[in-house]
This record gives sequence, structure tokens and C-alpha cells, in this order.
Amino acid sequence: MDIQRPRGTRDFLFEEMKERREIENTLRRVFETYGYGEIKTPLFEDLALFTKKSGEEITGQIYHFQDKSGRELALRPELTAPVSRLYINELQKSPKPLKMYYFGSCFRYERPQKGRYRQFWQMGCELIGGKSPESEAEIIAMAAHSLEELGVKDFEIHIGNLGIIRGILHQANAPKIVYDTIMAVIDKGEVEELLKTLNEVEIDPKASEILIKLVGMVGQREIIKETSEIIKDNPKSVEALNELDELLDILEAFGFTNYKVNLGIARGLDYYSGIVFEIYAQGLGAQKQISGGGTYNLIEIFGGEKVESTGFAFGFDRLVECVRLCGEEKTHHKTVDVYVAPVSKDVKLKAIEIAQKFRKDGIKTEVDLVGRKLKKILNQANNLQVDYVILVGERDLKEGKVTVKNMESGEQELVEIESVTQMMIDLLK
RNA sequence: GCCGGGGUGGGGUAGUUGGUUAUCCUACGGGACUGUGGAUCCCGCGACUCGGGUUCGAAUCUCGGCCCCGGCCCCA
Repeated sequence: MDIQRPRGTRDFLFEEMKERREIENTLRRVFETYGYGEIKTPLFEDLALFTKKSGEEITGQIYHFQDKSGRELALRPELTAPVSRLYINELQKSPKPLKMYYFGSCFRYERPQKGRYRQFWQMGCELIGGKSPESEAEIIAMAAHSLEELGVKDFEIHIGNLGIIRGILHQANAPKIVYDTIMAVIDKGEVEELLKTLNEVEIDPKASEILIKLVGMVGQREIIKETSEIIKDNPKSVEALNELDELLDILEAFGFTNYKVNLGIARGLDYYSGIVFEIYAQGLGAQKQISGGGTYNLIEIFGGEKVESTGFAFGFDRLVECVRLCGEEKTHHKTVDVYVAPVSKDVKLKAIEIAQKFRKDGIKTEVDLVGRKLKKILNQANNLQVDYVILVGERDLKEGKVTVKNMESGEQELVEIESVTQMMIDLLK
């Protein structure tokens, strides 16, 4: 029998886990310096939580099942819906703005490819209530700050505001179906296709012309001015653009200037109510988006009081890829500092006692468990890149001593058992 | 769901116009070596992704499944 790992899943070994853990800790540290607190939600939820948010169609891409009493459940495909649910269940009347972050795995039934797995991890933040350009800027700043802390260099933050395009479509009296179609096409970023679609649907040619111009608006801050010319006859769009402009001022105060304004970012779903942003990294193939976020009104959809929230999430696995690409040669980390080597079987108990003393003082210690010969133990210690080996042998023990061997220099020294722990603590400082 | 490229010991590979016992490196276990590591030598362990077909004979040809890689669709 040969049991395989399910498709699209991965096993992580020691070095990789260490790497992932370090990235996780870095993000945690950054999020906490901005005052965000960690939450955790269940791995599975009521299926309806996700269909309500994204439509019935997503069941095709979700792992869902019935439990033994017939409840329709689903492995979570993302975390913003569960976080909104948690807010409604536990935190509705808490003081705003409420800041939280999360880290956990999600599941999607999709074709695996580079940077896309069936079990993947997301780590992100949510700021609920108190919607303001300041809040939105803080969220974007945190995302950028995180990448800086991780040493990721080649990334682009694209920021847009859905209100601008919405204003145009609203003024043109586009019916819902047309609206949805157009937003979906814009989201794809295919100008050709947008042209085609705009010709097919009945829409004011003037609005159509403006839309074409808008989706091509990607660049430095100057394009705000250009855009304001294009949309000057549409108060709602102007308002959204001004909001964006203000947000950029604030973002610069947060110390981040390397963003791009991108008015072509769209989201098909209509609970998005303001800014949207995406972060792209180099070298990840087709899955170059490592983070996305925005301001939305999800909580109302789930039956809570109307509160807007702003959030973002990193595709953690893609982030790990990125850090690996940007990072310098990873050094092979040793797992322990000291190896306690019994010279013969008669002293193995003594060796264990000494190892335990070390461990109680926080020294990472390995002790021979399989009765190997001294030669093999030294070999093993060498492979593990251990700094010191403690040779425990009868000859030394008679004098109440052990031999401390420095594995790099090869030098060794006889040391009183009583003082060896302190000596190791000092040596390893 | 679609297109293309793949799958040989734990890892990396040779072999693929069908033909004995499937190559080499590395890792691992043991030994040469009874209180001293990285070297050397010896021994051992261990593989043709799975199933059907063609054939006297299949790792090799063929069909299908599974899985991996890249891309499309999708991306909450």
C-alpha cells in the first residue's frame, strides 16, 4: 500500500518550517506594533457563510460536506468571511476601531499550479469600524512595512478606488447586469475585451469612453490630476478620487511613497465600498499577486449592523516564495548546541543526567539514544554542526569530571561536573 | 474543466531503435577502528508511479488512471 499526499497539499520539513515560522513571527511582530491582536476561527464553517459572501457558484471551488447530522459545512476558502462572522458573534459592541489579525490555512478545490495549492495559508489584518483614509492608509502601510521587514525588495503596491468607476456607471444608469459584466471585465484587465463588451451593452458612449481611459490609468501620483479632468462632470467619481488623493497624502506621512495608482483594479463583488489595493511581486510566475485588500461592507451582508471594515491578507505561501527569492543564501541552522556523548554503555545514565541539567538551563542538547560507539557519536555531532561535545567517561568521572570538546577547534578540557553547566551557558552566550 | 512537459532506490541520475542479474553519485546502517569527528576502504540497504494492451520478452512501445511541473479558465 502506498498512500500519497492528497493532491495540491504539501509536507513541510524542518528547514522549511523554520523559515515559515520566522516569516510568521516577523509579520506578527509588525502587526502587533500597530496594535492588532490575534484571533483564530474554526477551520470549517457553515457553508452558507461563504455562499452568502460570494454566491452559490463558489461551492464548485470549495471543499464542502455534510456532517453526521446533515449540517452543510465547508472548509474555509478564505478568512475575511469567518472574521466578519466572529465579529458579529462576539464583538459587535466593542469599541472601534477594532484591530485584529489572523493566520491560518484555507482550502480550495482548484487546479494546483505554481503558488496555488489546495491547502494554503493566509495571514492578514482587519480593521473594523472607524472607516477613514487614515485607517485605510494604515492598513496599506502595514502591508508594505511587513514586506520591508522581510527583506522583500521587488514589489509594487497598486492602489485604486472603486468609487471612481462606480460613479461613472451609476451616472450612465447602467443596469445591474451590465454593471456586473463590466466590473468583471475590468477586473481581468483586458482592454480589448472591455472595448468589445462596451460595444455590446447599451451604455452612454461618453461613459464608455471615460471607462476606457480610466482603466488604463496606472502610474505615479500625477495621474490623479489627469483623471480629475476626465471625470470632472461626475460628482461621485470626483469625491472618490479626492478620497484617494487624501489617502495618498496620509500614506506618505506613514513613510511609504513607492506605490502606484491603478484605477483599473476592480472587484466583481459589490460589498467593496472604497479603496482597493493589490501587491505584486516578481518571479512568481502567473501567481504574482501576494496580497490584496480593501474596504468593504461585509458585516452587513451577514446580518450585522452596518460597519465598514478595511483589511488585507497575504498569500502566505507566495510570500514565503518571495522571501526565498530575495533572501541571501540560507544557512544550514544547527538544531542543538551541545551533544552529550557517553563513552561507553556503563555511563549512559550519567550522560542523560548531564543532558537534562543542560536542558533545564535552556541549552539545546542532544544525547545519544541508540548506544552508538563514540566514533559514531562524534560523527553525528559533526553532522549536526554541534558546537560542543561533552564526553562522559569512567576515567574522568572517577575524578568527578567530564571532557568538554570544542568541535570547531578540536580542543578539549577536563571540567568538574558541578561547573560544566555554567561553563556551557557562558560559552554559548 | 482545458493545453503542454514529466514520473527509475530517501535525494540526484544512467539506461528508453524492446532482449540476461537496471548504472553511477549521494544519503542511510554496519565494519576496518574497545576513550575521540570530518578522510579512506569494505560490506549492507534500497527503485523502474499504478493498471490494462501489444509481444516469446516491456523501465523502454501503446491506452487509461494517479501524482508533479508550467500555462489557460477561475481567483472570494
